[in-house]
Amino acid sequence: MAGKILRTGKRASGLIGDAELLRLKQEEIAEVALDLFLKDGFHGTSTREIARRAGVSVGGVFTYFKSKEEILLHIITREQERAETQLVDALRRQIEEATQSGAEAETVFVAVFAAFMHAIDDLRRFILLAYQETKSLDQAARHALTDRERRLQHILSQAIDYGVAQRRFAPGNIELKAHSIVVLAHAWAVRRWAFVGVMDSIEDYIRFLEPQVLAMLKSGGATAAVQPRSHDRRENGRAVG
Amino acid sequence: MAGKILRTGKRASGLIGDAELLRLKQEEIAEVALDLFLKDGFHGTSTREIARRAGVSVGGVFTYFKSKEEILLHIITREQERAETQLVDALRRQIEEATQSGAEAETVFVAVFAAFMHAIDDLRRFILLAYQETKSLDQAARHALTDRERRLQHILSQAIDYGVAQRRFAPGNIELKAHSIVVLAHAWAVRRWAFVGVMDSIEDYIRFLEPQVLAMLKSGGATAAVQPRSHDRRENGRAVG
Amino acid sequence: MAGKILRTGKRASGLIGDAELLRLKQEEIAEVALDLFLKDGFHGTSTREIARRAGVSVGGVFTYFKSKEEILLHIITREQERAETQLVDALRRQIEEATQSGAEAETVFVAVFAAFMHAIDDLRRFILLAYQETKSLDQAARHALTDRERRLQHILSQAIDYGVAQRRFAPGNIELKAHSIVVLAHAWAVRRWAFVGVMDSIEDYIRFLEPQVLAMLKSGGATAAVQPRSHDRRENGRAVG
Amino acid sequence: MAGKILRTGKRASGLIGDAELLRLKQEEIAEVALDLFLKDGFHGTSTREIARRAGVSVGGVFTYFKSKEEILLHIITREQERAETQLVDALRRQIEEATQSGAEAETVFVAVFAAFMHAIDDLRRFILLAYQETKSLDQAARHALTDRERRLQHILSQAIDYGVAQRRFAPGNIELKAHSIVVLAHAWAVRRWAFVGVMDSIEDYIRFLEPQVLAMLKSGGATAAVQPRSHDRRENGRAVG
DNA sequence: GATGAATGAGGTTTCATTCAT
DNA sequence: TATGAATGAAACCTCATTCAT
Repeated sequence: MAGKILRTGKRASGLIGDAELLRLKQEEIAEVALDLFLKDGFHGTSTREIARRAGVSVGGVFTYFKSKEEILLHIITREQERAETQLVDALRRQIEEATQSGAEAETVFVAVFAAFMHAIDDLRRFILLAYQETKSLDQAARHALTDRERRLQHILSQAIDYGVAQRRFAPGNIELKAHSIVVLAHAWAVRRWAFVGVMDSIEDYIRFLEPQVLAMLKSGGATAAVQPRSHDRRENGRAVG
Repeated sequence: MAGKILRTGKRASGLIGDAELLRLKQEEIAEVALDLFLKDGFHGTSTREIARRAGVSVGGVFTYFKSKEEILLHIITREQERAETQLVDALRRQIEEATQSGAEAETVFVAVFAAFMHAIDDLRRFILLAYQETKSLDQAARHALTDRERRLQHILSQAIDYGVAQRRFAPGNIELKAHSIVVLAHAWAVRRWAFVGVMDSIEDYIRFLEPQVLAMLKSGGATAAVQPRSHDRRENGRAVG
Repeated sequence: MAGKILRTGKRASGLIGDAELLRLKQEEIAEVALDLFLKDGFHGTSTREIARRAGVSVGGVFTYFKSKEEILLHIITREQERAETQLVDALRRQIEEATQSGAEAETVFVAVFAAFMHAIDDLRRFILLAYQETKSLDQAARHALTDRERRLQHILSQAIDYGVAQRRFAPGNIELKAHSIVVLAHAWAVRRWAFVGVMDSIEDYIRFLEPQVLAMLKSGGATAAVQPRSHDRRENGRAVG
Repeated sequence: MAGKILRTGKRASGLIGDAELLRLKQEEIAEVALDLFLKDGFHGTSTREIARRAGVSVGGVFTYFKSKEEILLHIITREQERAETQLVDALRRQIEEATQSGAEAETVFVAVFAAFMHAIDDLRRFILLAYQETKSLDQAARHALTDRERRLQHILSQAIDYGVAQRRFAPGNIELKAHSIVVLAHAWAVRRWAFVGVMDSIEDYIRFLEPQVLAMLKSGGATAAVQPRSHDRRENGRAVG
């Protein structure tokens, strides 16, 4: 992991050591902070407690982070970054394969969707934290967060675009549809209590959601926002029935 | 004095005898507290600030609420209570009319769905607050909150049931489907930034969501969890295409 | 009780009523306040609680007492007043009877002592309160309290004086000896836990204390403070033996 | 650092590692707190005032004590502990010497008594505080306090026992007699005003009290509690006279 | 760099007292 | 006179952050 920033090759070993140490300690602190933030909330967690659990001194925490808020920011953004990277890679692979093999849109989307859902599952805790503690970030950080989310969502919409291009999905409102999918996926992280005893793993949830999401994408509702309402509804009714 | 006779049960504060006054002042204080909680977060809002904006003294806040947390609880629960009542009434009316007139399932559901969405729109701020400040409530309050949510969701699932009984909606996983609808609706409250410049009013969002939700409900995905996946998918594909 | 101040006979009934009411309400409030002060301490008792238990409004408490502290003052001084009156009367009777009948000093003292002890027993709660909450009174009130105590003590010393005059008690340090007796008596009120399971009633304690106090009074220790110590002691031994 | 190795058990504050520093600062703070508690009472003393006088910040007080109440507890218990240790040692020395030299009971008791009185004099302020602020402690602390007092008292009663064994003191009710002595000694701490201008030093008070206490111990009153009253009294009279 | 004692602003809450009704 | 809602000063305590060692 540390290797990624060292791509430029050789550096003074002193610096390398420092940078590595920095990253390492940051991760250690962020790790216990995440646990505590989720358990007790950002404001319910003291820096002393973080320091104690991370095995560093109180001062140590502030050696590696400028402030308590920065720990939160680090947790939320670093992980969204990771998610973004993962998904961008997965999508790129899917699209490339699909284009080369002329795969069906559904197949492509289903694969992207699954990748997305698994990413959500991996990042559950970070997503939950983001929902709960947005208010604890300053406005700049909040904006960075939504921008990032939009980019993530856009990746999904690219998969939908491919289906629309192949005329397998209804056109229109693609970003919004992607948004709906994001929202349904986030529910897995944010509303744990709703799944307890019903869906045991993300696989279950994927299996449940997949056909419904496909139905949504195929439905002509896409044009609803631009056509006259009354007409619209009837047409939709027919189209689906 | 009136309070002594009425004995409305749980009194938020032992200090106020006049039930009417209690309710009035509580609403006044809760109103400004809601604004502040949404703007700055529960922990970012001081009781002094609440008092100042509500035009009462610091002590005044604690005359009408036992603690700061109770203000939050009041805001979240009172409004969910209101929502529940509204929706239960709306649903009952819809179902009664439908049964008497033999209305189509879609028509019934669409009406219930619209009622639900409008309720969500009305309660936007409370829902957002509930998402953000759950951590600030104690466990008992948290449980009360999820129970209430489940009851709200169940109302939607009754409307779906009606459609299933009429063989217009796919059977199976009804509570989970209702949950999906709840989640999509909540997005309207929780993810405002995602709609800015795209959907101006709840009507727009309803128009966008309605056909998609109907498609979801009609899709055989219901049985996904128990039937072989591949078969499932194909059937959906045909039905829509 | 109220009758005592009305000895002068007829008054305007309006005034009588007011004065009576004042006294009555004051006693009611003071009564519950005493209980609460003893149970929870002066600072641990709120005026609201006093009002609630006394069955009056918060404002009512301040109609009958200028401040919370005045309630404490009232409790402590009124009852010391009562004690003083009782004892002065008892003592006067004893001394009068003794002088007339030429009664023995021991008999007189024993009677006065018993009267004193019973007064202490009656006023137990007030004495305990005085010990615990002296700090809650202002300096003027504190001085009034000690003055009063001194007068009470002086009553005892008069009984001792009688014995000294009859050459049955050792002379010297009479006020201090009276003080010792007061202190031993107060223990009955202040150190309840020391008597639990050992002395059930004030009678037991009187029976225990009486011979010891008599021994003290007869012992020549009185002159200890002014005469050489070693010599002193031996002489005392002889004097008593 | 030293703290980590020593692990002296109960630490008043989880915040300080250095046991030496902890003890030092605690004493500094407790010292000024004692003055203030005696002058203004526990409730009349603010933590800010304690901090100001101790030359630390408000937070500093709470770095070394968990709460204001803990300061009080520290003052009262630490000093009683010290008193207990002192007395136990003194008594042991007295008894040993006495046994070896076959000393007279009076000599032994007088020495123990003097040691006890001097201890009381040293601890004056703590004893006064204990009398006044018992109510400010929780029940557990209150119990610990009375237990400790009982142990202290028991030390006196051992000295009395020695005299009874030598048939120089009257048997019976020994704990109660010790209690009386404790009470008379406490008066020196608790009722300062009664001694002003009369007894200048504890020596004076000891000289005054000693012969009287000896008279008490020699008087047959010991059996008062179990023998018929009338008989009792006469016998006492004879025994002493 | 690491430590952890020190800081002090600021948080929530209480409560004796007042005063309009 | 009685009421009890309103007041606001002041209480205790926490905790992110700093900085001398």
